[in-house]
This record gives sequence, structure tokens and C-alpha cells, in this order.
Amino acid sequence: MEIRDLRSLVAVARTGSFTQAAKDLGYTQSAVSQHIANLERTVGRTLLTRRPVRLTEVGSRLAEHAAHVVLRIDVATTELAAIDDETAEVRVAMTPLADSRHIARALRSVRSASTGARMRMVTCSASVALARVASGDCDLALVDGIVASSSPLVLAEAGLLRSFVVGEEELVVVVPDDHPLRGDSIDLDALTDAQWVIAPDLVCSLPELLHLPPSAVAASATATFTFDGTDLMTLLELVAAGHGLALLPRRVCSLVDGVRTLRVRRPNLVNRTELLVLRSAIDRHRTIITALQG
Amino acid sequence: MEIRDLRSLVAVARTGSFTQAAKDLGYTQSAVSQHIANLERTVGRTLLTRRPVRLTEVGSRLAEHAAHVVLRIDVATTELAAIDDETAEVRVAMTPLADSRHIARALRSVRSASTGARMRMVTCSASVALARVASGDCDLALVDGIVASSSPLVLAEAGLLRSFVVGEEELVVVVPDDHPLRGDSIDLDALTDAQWVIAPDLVCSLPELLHLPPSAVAASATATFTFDGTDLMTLLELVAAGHGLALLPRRVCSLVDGVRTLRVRRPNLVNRTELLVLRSAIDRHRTIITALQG
DNA sequence: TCAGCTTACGCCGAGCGTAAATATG
DNA sequence: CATATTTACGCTCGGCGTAAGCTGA
Repeated sequence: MEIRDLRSLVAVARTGSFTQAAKDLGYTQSAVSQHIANLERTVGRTLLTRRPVRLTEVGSRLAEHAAHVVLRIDVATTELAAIDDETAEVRVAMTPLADSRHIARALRSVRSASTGARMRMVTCSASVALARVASGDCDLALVDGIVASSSPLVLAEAGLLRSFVVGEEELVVVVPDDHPLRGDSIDLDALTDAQWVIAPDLVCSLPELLHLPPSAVAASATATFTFDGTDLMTLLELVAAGHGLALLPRRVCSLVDGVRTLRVRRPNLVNRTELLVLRSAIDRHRTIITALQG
Repeated sequence: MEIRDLRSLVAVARTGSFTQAAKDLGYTQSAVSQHIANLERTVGRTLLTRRPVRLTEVGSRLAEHAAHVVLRIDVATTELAAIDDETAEVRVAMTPLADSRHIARALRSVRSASTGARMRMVTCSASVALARVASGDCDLALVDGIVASSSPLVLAEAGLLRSFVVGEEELVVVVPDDHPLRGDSIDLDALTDAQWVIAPDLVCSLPELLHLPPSAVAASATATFTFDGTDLMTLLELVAAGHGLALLPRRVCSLVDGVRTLRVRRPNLVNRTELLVLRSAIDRHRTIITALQG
């Protein structure tokens, strides 16, 4: 069982495609095919169905182990490479809707402490943010997600990463102005059959949120309007045009006309933003972390 | 960074020798040397001192990551190989002084439940027991160690293994009958300068116990009598002959004449025995586990 | 001096890419 | 029929063992 094979398994599982995985990893698609064949030969069982490409039960188990292994290898490499790295640049990977107000302020205080500090920030998906931090491509990840209050957002991954809660925000359902729903609040369970505008790159969908099985997630994804982008204004315009509803933190909903918001009555359901740091890099970024918590 | 290189690093770190690591892994010594050279080249720093072979600071960091990776790879392999494995044999790896009374009884109840059940038991060091369980060579590990009561014995390794406390036993200092120490109890701190018979394969030594730095451990190892064996009777005879003291659970001390025991006054210090199982194999061995806990 | 780690070197196998074959929807 | 994975094949590169070299106790 080789690391490159496990990397390919993780990539195929994530992308759902041999071809895309190969592109991500810088291989030809043929090579990825051989990697998976290697694993399936050593395990003696099918790890993935083809057409569509999906993990089998056994494949899921191995993929979980593989993800841990790959992450730890990346973290180890990053950690050892950072030992005598004196670059002062702070690089932050964040999900598009993560609450960046606090870190923006914290970075100001770093700038005033050391005048030459350079900074870089990039938005991406939560899993990409995690990978960027693990690989040393970024120092900090600021990710958000919908969770029951006080439950963990990301698996803090066996002591490799440490997470700090940056904030929790109220969730609202965004509806068009002319939507029949009245009142100023709503129970999510009443909306399972509603039409949704799903923006997987921007926020998790309702079926995922309610922990429905993958089949239901896939079904709802075809049944509703899917927006493959991270542009918040476009999403809200789609809602205003009546293509469906959206579930968002209230902070981001006042961008366009033609929509109104309903408070979510589901108790303890919030949009949490967390800061992720490699445990081995906590000292290096203590200034920012303490500024965030202060 | 390749798995075989990391395996070699772990083996060299454990054995303190390239040659021995190569034997353990089934390579030539030259190959292991190349593995370490690979790692040192990719990291760009020295991982091990030579003569004597010891981990550097950087090497320790990488070795810890490597141990996690290797363990998880082994566990994944074992887990997937066990999916359609219907052998009824129960294989237990245990440390020599682990309290086996309860598992012996638990295995009786398994035997009466299914008459054809085969069993195998082997004694080895705790780390070997862990490796045997991870590699699927054994199903259960029964390991003991001296700990403060209610603190964990083995790192339950990031969710890969689950541990069950089998029992905690009182610790005693074994002294020759004619030893000047009087009374029936003693404070361990009064014994740091005493002569000890150290049996690293049987029980951890006092300096290790008191969390002294490695230098102190090494120094004491040369200053006292070292017994490289697991034979309890021989150890007690060495104590009786005045070569030094030993720290043991009371249960095992009545084997020879010429020694007496002093209760350890250090509060909360016990010899704990734990059962380790792969999380993925808990269901398979539920009969034994429930019998142990009942 | 000698045990033990490193280096040189040649052979072999493994993995990659190209390209043709195959399968599925 | 189009798209995506598998298989065939050859080339290259990397890793292994053998054996010679080196070095510190």
C-alpha cells in the first residue's frame, strides 16, 4: 500500500472522477487508474464503482484511513519545512461566507506590531482550505459551516490541527418578497419539500444539514436549482427571482432587493466560523490568535 | 516521503540500530541506510545521530508522525483483510505482568459458548503487542503499566484502538529480607538513589516512572543491575541476593523466599492492565469484552 | 582493530505516459 | 455515438543487494 495510491484514492473519492483526480494530482488518468487497481488488488475487493464513480463500503473505510495518512504526511512535511522558515507572510485560506470581521481586525493589530508584515488571503472550499493549511500553502484556515451550537465543526483531526471558535451567527431562510410564507420565523422541518437554490461551493444544502442519506442529497440536487459559484449576490438574485429558497447567516442577506428573511426556529442551529491552525504552528501565530480571542 | 522510508525510521528509532532495524524489516542494512538518507534529503536536516544512533529533535518530530502513519496503514490493511475472515481463533498478545486472570475467565465463557473456539496467547513487550494487533497478527492486546490512577495507559491512538480497563493493582517495592528499610510502607521519592534491578522487558524502571529526562534513565541503567529477560522468578532471586530493589504489583511477589514487600505510599500510583482492540474489531470480539466487564 | 554505517554500482522491477481497446449510458 | 475507464507496451528511473570504503570507540 503506497502513499501515491492512497492520494489517488482520496482525490477520486473527492472529485468523483478519475480524470479530474489525475488533473488535480498532476498525473495522467491512466496512472490514477493503475493506482486504484493497485489498491483493489492488494485489498482484494472493489473500492469504487465506475459510472458513476462512487466509493463502495470497503472503499469508504479505506478512503477514511487514506485521508488521515495523507493529511499527516502533508502536515509532517510542512512542519519540518517550517523549522527554519523565517518568512513573515501570513496566508489565510477561507470559505466564502466565513465571518472574516474578527480576523481582519486581528491582522490589523499584527500589522501595527511589525510594520513589514505581508498578508495574503484566498477563498476556497473548506476541504481545500484544510488541505492548503496541511500542505503549508497557507498558515491559517477560516472555515464556516452550519452546526448545532457547541458541536465541533471540523474533525480537529487527531491532534494535528487546533481549532478556535471565531463566532456563531444566526441562520435565516431567505425567501422572495412575494413568497406565501408569512411571519418572521420558520421551522426547518416544514421546508423539507420546498424548492431550494443549492450553492454547494457557498453553503451546505438543507438535506445535508438534516443528515439525510446521500441518495436524498443527490436527488434533491437534481430536483432544485444548483448554483455552482461563490457569488453571493447572484445567489440572492436567484432567490429573489423565485428559483428557490436559501439558508444563510443573516449577516450576508441584505445585499439585494426583493428578498426577505425568516428566522430559523430550529434551536441551537447556527453558522459557526472557526480558525484552524497546525498545532506545530500555534506559537508562530500566537499574536493573531490572541488578538482574535481578545 | 515513502511509507517504506518511514517504516525504517520507526524501526531504527525503536531499536537504536540500523542493522537491527534491517533485520526486523527484512531488508539489508544498506537499504535501511538509504531509506534514512532519503528522508534526510527530503527534509534537509539530520534525523539521527550515528554512534550512538539516536533521534535528533527534528527526527523525533518526524518519527512521531511516521509511527502514526505506519500504525494506520497497518490497521487499514488488517481491517480490510478481516472483512470476510471467518476464523474463530482468538489471539491475544500480552505483556508478561499483565493481569490475565480476568481474560482467562472471559475466554472460558467464550469456549463454553462456541465449542470449536481455538485460542492463542503470546507474551511480548507493550509496543510489540500494539504492533501485533495493528498488523492483524493478534486480535487483542493485554498490556500493563505503572500509571497514576485514572490517567490513560496507552495513547488510544486517535480512534484507531479502543482500550478497556481490566484492573488496577497495588504497587509494592520488593526488598531483600535483610534490607535496612523498616516498616511496611515507603515513599518512592526516598528511593531515587537506591540500587534497582532494572528489567526493561518486564516493568518500567523508577526513573522512567518519575518522568526523569532520558539522560537520567540512561545513567541509572548503567549504574544498576539490568536484567534483560521476562522471567519473574529470576528477577526476584536477584532482589533476594541484594543486587537491588524492584517495583512490582503485589500479586506477583510471593514466588521466592528471601524477599519482603513494602507498600508504595505514593498516592494514586497503580499498575493498570488494559485490553486493546481495534475499533473496527470490537463487534467481532464483543463476547469477550462483555465477559471481561461483567 | 572491528563493528557498523555509508557509498558505489549494476541489475531488476515498478511506474509512468502514449495509445489502442473497451464499456456504458 | 460520445465519454470515460481499462489495458497494452515500452522506456525510464528508482530501489534493492553486493561489496568496497570509511569512521569512531
